Amino acid sequence: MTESPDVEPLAFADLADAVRQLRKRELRLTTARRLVLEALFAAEVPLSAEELAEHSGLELTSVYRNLETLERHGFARHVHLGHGPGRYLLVGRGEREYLYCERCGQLRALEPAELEPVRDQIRKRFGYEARFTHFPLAGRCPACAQAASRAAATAA
Amino acid sequence: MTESPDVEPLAFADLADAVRQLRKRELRLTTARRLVLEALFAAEVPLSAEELAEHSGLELTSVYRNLETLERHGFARHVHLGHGPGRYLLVGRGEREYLYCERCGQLRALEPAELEPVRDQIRKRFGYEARFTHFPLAGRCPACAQAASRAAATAA
DNA sequence: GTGTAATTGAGAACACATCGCAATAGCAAT
DNA sequence: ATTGCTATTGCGATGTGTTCTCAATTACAC
Repeated sequence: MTESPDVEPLAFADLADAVRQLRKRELRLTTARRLVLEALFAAEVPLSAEELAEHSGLELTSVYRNLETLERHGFARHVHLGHGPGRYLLVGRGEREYLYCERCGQLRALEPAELEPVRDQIRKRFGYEARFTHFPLAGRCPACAQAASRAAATAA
Repeated sequence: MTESPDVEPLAFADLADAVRQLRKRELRLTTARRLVLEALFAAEVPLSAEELAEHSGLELTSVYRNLETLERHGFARHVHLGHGPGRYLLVGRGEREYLYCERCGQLRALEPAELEPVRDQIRKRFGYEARFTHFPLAGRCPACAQAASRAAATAA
């Protein structure tokens, strides 16, 4: 797990395309690597190393090593959703940023452009360049926010 | 480490005040508890359990248990700064939210009110109720953002 | 096919956090 | 002060997530 994902995301449309990019970088297409890539291509949501290992029958160690390599070279990324294991995803078909509900675990993926106004406001007020790729924007999803405010009203 | 800090923060001005609140809740003021509280009162920045244990000579286990109790009762909180251990702080003298630089580790603490405009925009656009207490708003501090954009300009 | 280096499996090790349990020590009541 | 109840402690074991070591294997270039 790379500490700070400073790596330039790589663009690739499908597995064959990703493999071409691998070859350019003297990375081999081993069975293990192909299985990890396939699983990530098939995934709708970010997956933990454990899930990838179970799904593929690979050693957990090997999964971690492949994920690390893929991250280092800009193929993949991980995101932290609350406590619990990091979750991995491919970035080749476009970067995503996340909103995460700390109450129910709901994850909403956004195009970076959708967050530009928020980022802008933060930049202007605090000078920070915000990114919600590695640590998502945490809080309450609409449903949980409503539930919480109803509960507060009842308690009062 | 409580998974989701749903606990109402408690108000207390100093150690004596905190102790009064402890007593109300049938919590004892043991030597260990007092040492943890004192260290947290003295701290300028959120501290890891390890740091608290070293500083106080207490068992790491005992520190974790006290932190857990303090969190459960609304005295303390923890925040996640990148990878690495959770870091604990008292909330009695007012809640804080955080901006965290993933490049240099700089942490900026803000009054929740200062983030209200940002929260507002997020609420209007996405319906999410954002909180930067448990997972800070991550990104680049002004200095690192500038350094990065200069580097990008040079590379181009 | 052969050589070379990247990669793998298998297990140990590591970092952070929690649990079990007998011994200890706060605090209330006397 | 003493006693009794029970929260809390020390200490070791355990759990979860991740990385390391190293000999054996395998992808890929030639």
